[in-house]
Order: sequence, then C-alpha cells, then structure tokens
Amino acid sequence: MTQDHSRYILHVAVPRPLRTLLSYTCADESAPKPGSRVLIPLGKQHAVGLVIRVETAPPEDADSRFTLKPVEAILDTTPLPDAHLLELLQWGARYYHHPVGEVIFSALPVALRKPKPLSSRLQKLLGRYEAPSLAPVERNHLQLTDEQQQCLHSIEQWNLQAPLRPILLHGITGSGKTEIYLRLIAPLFAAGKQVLVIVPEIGLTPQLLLRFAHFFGDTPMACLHSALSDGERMKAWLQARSGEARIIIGTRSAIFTPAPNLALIVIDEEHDASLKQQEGFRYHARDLAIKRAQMLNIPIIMGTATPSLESLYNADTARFHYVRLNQRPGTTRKPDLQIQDTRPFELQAGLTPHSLQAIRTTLARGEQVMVFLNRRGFAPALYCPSCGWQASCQHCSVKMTWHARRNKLVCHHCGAEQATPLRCPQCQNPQLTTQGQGTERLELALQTHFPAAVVVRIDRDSTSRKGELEAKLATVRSNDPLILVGTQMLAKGHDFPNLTLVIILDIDQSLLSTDYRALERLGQLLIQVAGRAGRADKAGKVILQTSQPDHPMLHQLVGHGYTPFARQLLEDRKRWHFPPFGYQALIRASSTASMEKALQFLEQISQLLIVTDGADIQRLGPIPALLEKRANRYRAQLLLGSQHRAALHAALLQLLNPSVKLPGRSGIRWSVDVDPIDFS
DNA sequence: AGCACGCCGACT
DNA sequence: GTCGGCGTGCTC
Repeated sequence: MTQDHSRYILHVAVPRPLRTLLSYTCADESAPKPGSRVLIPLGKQHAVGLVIRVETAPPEDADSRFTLKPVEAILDTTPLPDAHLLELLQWGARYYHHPVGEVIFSALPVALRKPKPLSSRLQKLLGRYEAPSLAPVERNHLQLTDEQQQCLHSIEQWNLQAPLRPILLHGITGSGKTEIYLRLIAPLFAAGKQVLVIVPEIGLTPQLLLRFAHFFGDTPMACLHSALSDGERMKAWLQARSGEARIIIGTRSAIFTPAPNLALIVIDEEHDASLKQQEGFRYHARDLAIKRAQMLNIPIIMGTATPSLESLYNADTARFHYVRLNQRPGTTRKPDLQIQDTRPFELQAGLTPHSLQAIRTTLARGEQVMVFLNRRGFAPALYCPSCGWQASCQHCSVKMTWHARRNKLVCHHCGAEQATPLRCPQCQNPQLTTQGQGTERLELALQTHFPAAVVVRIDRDSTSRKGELEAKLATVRSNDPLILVGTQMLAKGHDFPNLTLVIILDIDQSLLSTDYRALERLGQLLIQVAGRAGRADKAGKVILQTSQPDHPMLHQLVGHGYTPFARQLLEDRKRWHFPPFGYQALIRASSTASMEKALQFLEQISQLLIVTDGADIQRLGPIPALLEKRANRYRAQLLLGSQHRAALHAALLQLLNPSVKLPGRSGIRWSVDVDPIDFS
C-alpha cells in the first residue's frame, strides 16, 4: 500500500462499535468534505463510513505506525449532516460514551447506509417541489387570553436577550401551550426560517400536525417518526435538509434532522420518559436539543404540565427561564382530586362502592368516565390454589399474564406465549385460578356491573389492528355516555370534552417502589391523567384508589398540587445527592450463562475504578437488576454516582479506554447509560 | 458488529 | 492426522 499519491488523510466514523475514528488516505484532486460518505475497506470487508475530519497528508511518509489504506470511493459531493450536526453528533457520542460510528449512522436514514449516491430521482423530486408562499395564512386565530398574552410577551423578550437561555413553559393541561408555540413560530416564517418540534409519541403527531396546518395553511411540513417507511423517512429528511420543510415535527430521533435555517426548537412534554432512548445510543432528546440550540445560538422552549425535577431545578437556579400558564381558557374550575382508601371495602370490579356510585351518577348525567389501570391482560397471575404453582415465563424472571380473549399466557417482557394449561403441571389439579386484575378483566367486570353502559377498552391489545384505535377514539368523541377503560395509552394528548370522572387504580406499587424516580413519575402520571377530566364548562372529578391513603407524598400532591410535590421530592434528592444534585451513570451487564457471570464482570469493572479513581465516585452494586432475567439473559447493574460530572465522565473514560482489557467477557453484553432514568 | 485466528476434542 | 467448536482480538 503506497502513499505516494495520497493527498489527504481522512478521519472516518465507521459503522462498528469503535470509540475511535479510523484514518484512510485519499488521492483525489479535491478532498471530500466532512459529512460526506466514503466507501472504505474494513478488515476484509467493505463498508460505508462518514468523513469527520480531513487533513493534508504529510509530504513524505512520516514513518507512521500504520500504513493507511486508501478509501475506495467518495459517495457524496455535499455533506449529509452539516458541520453543526456533525459537531452535535460527536458531542453526543462523547457525552453518552457511545461508539461514534453507531451514533452517526443511527442518526441518518437507513437508506444512506448503502453505498449508493443520493439518487438523482430524489434530487429531482425535490427540485420540482412547489415553492410555498412565505406569508402565514391568517385565519381562524383564537384570541389569546391575557395570561397567554403575557406569557408570549415574556418569552419574546427573553429571546431577544443575550445569552439565550432555554425556556420552561409550565402550563396546566388545557392552558394552551400549543397556542404559544404557534405564535412563536409565526414570525419565523416571514423570515424563511425552520422550526423543529419534538413530541414524545407518534400518537400525538397527527393532532399537532393538523393544528399547525390549520394555523399556517399550506406550510410545507416534514414529519419524522418510527412508523415511516425508509423511503418516507428519507424524503422527509431531505426536505428538512434542503430547507424546504419549514416545520419539522417528530419523535426523539428527529432531533438529528438537518435543518439549515433552524431558528427555534420546541420540546413538547419535556418530562416524558420516551424522550430518552433506552437501547444502544441512550440519548435524551431534550438534553441534546438544549445542546443543539446552544450550539446554534437559537431559542428553545420546553412545554409541560408536569416539569421533570431536572428542569424545575434548572429553572430554580436560573439556568432556564420559567413561565407558567395557570388558567384553562373557558373554565375556571379545577378538577376535584380525592383519595379513596380501598382497605375497608370489599372491592367489586376492583372498585370501591364510592367509585361505583360516582360512575353511576356520572353516566346518569350523560357524561363519560375513564378508569385508568396501567396493566393490560385479564390477570397478572395464574396459579394453582392447591399446590401454589404459578405460571412463570421460561425466559424471564416474571409471572406470565393471562389473556382471556386469546386464552393464552403471555410474557409482557419477552413476548413469549403459551397455551393456557388445562390442569396444574405440578399436581394435576384442574382448577387453576387467576389473581389480580388487568384491563381485560376490568372491562368485563364493569360491563357486568353496568349492563346498560357502553364500555370501551383502549390498550395495546385492543388497538393492535390498523384503524382500531381511531375507531375507538371516534366512539369516545361522539360524547355519548360511556366507560373508558385503559392503560398509559390514555394518559397522553387526547381531548375528551364530555369526560368528567377519572378513576385511577393500582398506584400502590409506585408509592412503595424503591426506585427514587417512581414517585416523580407517579405524580406526573396522576396530574396528566387527571388533566383528561373536565373540559369546557364541566367540572372534573378524579378518584385515586389506594391502600396507602396516608402516604405523605400523595397528600402533598392532592392537597397542594404538582409544584410543591415536586419541590418536596427535590429536597429528598438533595439530601441523597441524587440527580439533579449529583450525576449518575448505570453500567449494565447481562449473561446467558448465569447471574454470577454478569455480577463478576461488573465486579471487575468496579475494581478497576478503585485503582483508577478514588474519592469522588460512589458505587452501588454490582447488584442483580430489578428484572433479574429477561429473554434468557441474567441481568446485573452497577450504578456510579458523583457530585461532579467531570469526575464521573473521567471514570467512564478510564473504563472504556481500549487499553483496558476486561477479561472473561465471553457471553457478556454490557452497556453504559449516562443520566439513566430507567433502572429496571 | 462481523470476521479471522487459534487452540482443543471426536471423526472419515 | 484434520474438521470445527467457540473464546479472543482486531478493524486505519
């Protein structure tokens, strides 16, 4: 391999789990620009890599340790991610300690992993794209309330100040956060700018798109989410990259969409856990969005009815601007929250007599009821009353859920299914019994108890077929009296004007959980679900059923509202140096062989830390994960914490240093999760 | 992630 | 003697 004719050295991110760039020579007259793809030799294979840095080759071979290989082809003449996006992606790779090539290629449309130049067909398609009118279509603008007007004014003032700070918009459900977004976006169109809007779930996207379309007329928008085909995704991505799509709406991965004229980022429901990727490159879209806005020096606004403790703390310490919307236009009445002690009662259909009575009177008034239970299936356990046998998953350390409709046992962790056994496999007893209840059983019980009522169940099982969810939502929107039964799916977004009673079941587990984030999540969920009750002129009522009615935090939430509740939780976090008062990284390991192997592996990592670092790193573990076994892998974890982000960062860098050889890694899979939010 | 290399057990 | 098992290490 001679370097005689090489003019450039290219530093390339490759689609492999490597934490470094690889270097190649290039003999071409002009060098590829950073952000272009190149075809490279990689071992005995060929692969598509992305040029990160270009250097002029030294005049003579400077006796380097390697003889560099030449690139095989340059695939792009224009960069795919621009310089700014490349910088963001590299920052993300460093911050989350994830291989740079995987970060970059997970941010690009999959079509670009193939060694084909951007097709001329797509370029033509874009060339023919009709240039939209720049002026927003003024129609059907709601008059802003005084509160909204003031809020908008504050935000506009802040966005004129330097340095810019992220804005936290804390607005109760129905207070009109979207209206604020729209008004902030409007003037940007006149200037030919682009706006990126990140939403937690695809389910919320069509609604928001309609709202935007209604407000802005025929503004070209691009929509990016996981349900798109590769072609659709590519098209939306190219339209954003060309600057033609003016509004880009998408789920978390849309934070990596190129947008040359980006002027504002909106994060809707900033507290939502689905903004954090839970596999592979475990980034938080909100945090990367803040970084992106900072790099571009453009405003970012984060809206929610229930701010994450992190964001609330950032507002308290003036890292964020903070503004509230406390009123619901069109109604003055707040929902009435009640705690129902379940202990004194024999429950029917899982409900107390008081809850049943409330349902009856609500239906009689011609209004709708929602019963929220975050557990699908008929029953979470099937067991034998005579010998105590329980149906558990072969591959995971969990009980299987019995589904009545399909008459099957299903594992909600690995998806394994089994026919319902006719008799106990242990003692042959034919009388197997279920224990506990899920939405399927709740639906049946409510239907039995209220035979004349319409009961609609909305969960993953009852809405898996195409169009099913839409049909059910349409039924609810007819505003006829009915009982709505459902899981988490119901907690977000949907507007049901005639819904005036919400009953929330089975919150005990969260109240008693050892996960320090469980209470924060419960508070957010309760407020979000309660926000579904009582719209327009109808007062809403929310009943929380629990066997822990004296739990102080529950009283705090119900008695004083979300903010005092969150501040109380922040006090606890401060005492324990938990985030946001400290920083954490979770190292997970799993083994097909045994729990012992996974723990041993993490123990070695822990030992390494003792040697390399001393004082400032706290360790919890290694311990078996909450879910000890999943899909035939034994899972363990090691939690690292520090008061100083830099110290934690340095410790992780030491561990991941390629010179550190971790022995006995056969059959071990492991990963690093920086700023973890899920500890299962 | 792929892929090759290498070091041990059972086979035509 | 070799075929192939997977444990280990490398990819410019």
